[in-house]
Amino acid sequence: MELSSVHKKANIVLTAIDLIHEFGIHSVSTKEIARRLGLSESTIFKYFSKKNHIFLAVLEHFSLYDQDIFRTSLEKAKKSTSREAILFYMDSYVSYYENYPQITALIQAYELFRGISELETRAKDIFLNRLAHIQELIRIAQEANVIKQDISTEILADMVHSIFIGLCLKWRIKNFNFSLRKETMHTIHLWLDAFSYKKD
Amino acid sequence: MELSSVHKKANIVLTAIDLIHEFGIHSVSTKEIARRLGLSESTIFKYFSKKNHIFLAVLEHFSLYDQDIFRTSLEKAKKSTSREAILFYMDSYVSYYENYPQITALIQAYELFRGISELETRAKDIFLNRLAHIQELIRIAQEANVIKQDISTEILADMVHSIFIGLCLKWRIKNFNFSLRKETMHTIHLWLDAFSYKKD
Amino acid sequence: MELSSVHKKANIVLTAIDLIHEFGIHSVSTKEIARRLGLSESTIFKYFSKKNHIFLAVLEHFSLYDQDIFRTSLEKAKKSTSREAILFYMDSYVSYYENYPQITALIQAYELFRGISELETRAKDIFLNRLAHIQELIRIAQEANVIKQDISTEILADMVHSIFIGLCLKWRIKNFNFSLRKETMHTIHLWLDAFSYKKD
Amino acid sequence: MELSSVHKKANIVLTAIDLIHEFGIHSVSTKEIARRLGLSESTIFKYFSKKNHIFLAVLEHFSLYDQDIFRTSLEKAKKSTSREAILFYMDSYVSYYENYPQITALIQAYELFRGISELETRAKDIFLNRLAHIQELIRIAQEANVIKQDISTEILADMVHSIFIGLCLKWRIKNFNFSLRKETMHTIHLWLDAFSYKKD
DNA sequence: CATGAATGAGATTTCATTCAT
DNA sequence: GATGAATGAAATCTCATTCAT
Repeated sequence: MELSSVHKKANIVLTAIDLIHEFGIHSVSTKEIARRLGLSESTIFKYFSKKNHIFLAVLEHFSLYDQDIFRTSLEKAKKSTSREAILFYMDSYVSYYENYPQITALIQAYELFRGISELETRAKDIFLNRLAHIQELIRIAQEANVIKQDISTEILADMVHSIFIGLCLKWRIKNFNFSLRKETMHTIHLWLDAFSYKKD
Repeated sequence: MELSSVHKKANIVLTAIDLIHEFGIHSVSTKEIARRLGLSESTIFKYFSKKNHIFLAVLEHFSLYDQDIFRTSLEKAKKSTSREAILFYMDSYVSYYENYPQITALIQAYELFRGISELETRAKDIFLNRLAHIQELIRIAQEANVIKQDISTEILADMVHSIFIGLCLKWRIKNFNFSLRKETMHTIHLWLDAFSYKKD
Repeated sequence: MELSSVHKKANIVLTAIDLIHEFGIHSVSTKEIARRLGLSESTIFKYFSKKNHIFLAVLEHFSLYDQDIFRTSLEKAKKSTSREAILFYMDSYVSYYENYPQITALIQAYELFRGISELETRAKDIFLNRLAHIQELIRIAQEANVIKQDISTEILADMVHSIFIGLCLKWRIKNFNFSLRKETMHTIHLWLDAFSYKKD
Repeated sequence: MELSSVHKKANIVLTAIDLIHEFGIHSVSTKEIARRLGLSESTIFKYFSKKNHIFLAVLEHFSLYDQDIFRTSLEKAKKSTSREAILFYMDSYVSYYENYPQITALIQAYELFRGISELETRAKDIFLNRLAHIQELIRIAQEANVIKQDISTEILADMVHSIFIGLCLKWRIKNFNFSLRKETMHTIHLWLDAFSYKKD
């Protein structure tokens, strides 16, 4: 059945992510995935004919909500304020990640998959897309006179994106022993304050 | 002779780094290292009895100047200003990296080596040490009334460290097609301006 | 299928024994076992995930009938005479070995596997168990006034067990050019006569 | 210098024996021997051009006193009694072994070296020689009316030789936790009593 | 007299993948 | 819709041995 097949594929993908998260990229073998799912190795290959297809699906899963989050943020930027839009964008990710810490293992996808061209390319696209999204939201905020206009949009985007990535890494390295969401949102608020026009 | 042996070990380490950089962590095999150096595989094992020892040496190499840079920065913080100290700290890394882009592959060391406990631990230590160094420099700057005191030192350190990491990643993903040094120093200047007390 | 898998494992074990027998312990490589069975090396590892597991199975095979032979001997000791029991015990082994000379290579298992702790331990257990079995049979014979009671049971057991081992070694070294069974049984008869009470 | 060279060779041989004894035949590598002696691997090869030459020397060392012991036993058989000769023969070995337990690892030489033709042959020769020596001593004792004449000399020799081997193995397996000498001599006495003519 | 440097061959083991059922 | 059986290729690592110095 279509549905169950999709379901099985999803399980394989989730297991792969768990493995990357728990034991690192080198620990992900078809054998180990099969073992975890109580399946045979050959069954895995019914769903994904190449191991790299699993990783491609992992990257799709990693970026599943990217478009949605961006679109909704854009709408927010129109309906409410562009500052809220940026905050909403960040919050979407960190709320999601807080409930699914394993997925943060993929923040480093580009380096993990380096040298495997299809995967490297896809990881790169995701990275650059997200950066572009943030840049666009900041551009709007600058246009709306919310964020300072005398600083290059690109650099501001780099800062925000870096903070996001950097805190995810720290969260992982520190074994998830603080609230990614609170820390990130607090930091972004401070950053926004520093780079916004004073409202006095 | 001592020297030549050290030299050979260094070559192996440099080759391993080049391989991680060029083709990703999974491409680093003792065979490939040997091939590149025109040696036999068994010779590699005369210098490093376990493959992971090569990676451990890679991590040492990656963090080789960490203490020096930090110490010199501290001195700067005393002799000249604490702002200069921070700038010097960042500049040391990005100048070095600009001339040795391959080494930036290791910014992600923690995730690359996840699950290989000795390596994971070492990578973690390097990450946290650097973060602590930055935090110390910022603390001094706050004490000296240079950086705003009403913001948590930790968060400011996270920002700076994240910017450093984030730009390295972007540099790699964009194929080194901009000057890491200029971009980073520019960004750090802007950041410092935003989080310093206005001098008017 | 269960059966065929068990069968395959058995074949691997038998091949390993043949190799120890023919060319010595150092000649047993997974490659050679595979070659003999017309399999690939990786297939061997589907059945035994570590090479030492093959050797463990070899030891199991070597001691497969130990309990049965001992139990049956004990019954004999009760039903018929305790002298018959001892003779039956020895005859069981030498009859079996006469038809399967290769297995005698394992009489030396302890020394062959020395230093490989799981194997060394198992080999030791088999040795001591057999010795204990013989001792028990002799004890019964002494109790039944068949074997002289003024000699330590342990020493008598050592003698019988040693004769068994010693003749196996001689048989191997002399290239199986005499009947292990006849020679051993003859010797044991003489030994029993010498250490039994004279019936006159 | 000749002397020192002989001395070094001896050390290599002794180290090889210690290794067989402690960690088993598979643990004997030129590397490990060199390590133990604080030499380089290449130096080992100055003294023994092939590794198997070391093992050959080991076998020579193992059988070093065989001729002497046999010759002296023969003389004893002439001067004193043939019973004393047999006891002297056994005692020579077990006294030596008691002070040098490591050497007993080679009792199994034939199986350890099986498949390495020069070594296998040499081990076999030693085994058969010793057996022949014992047989000769027993033959003399039978001729002298000390040991029963109605039993095949060969079988009696097998018994004695087996007891010797069997107790060495037991001694090893039981971790040298009894006196090989006392146990063996006691057993041989009992055996002699059983197979000698009653002196009444 | 000893050693450092190097290596080819081979051992064990893992892995992704195929195929017949 | 799933699995058991099998495998070639490659990875890490060990070993005996050579050679120049």
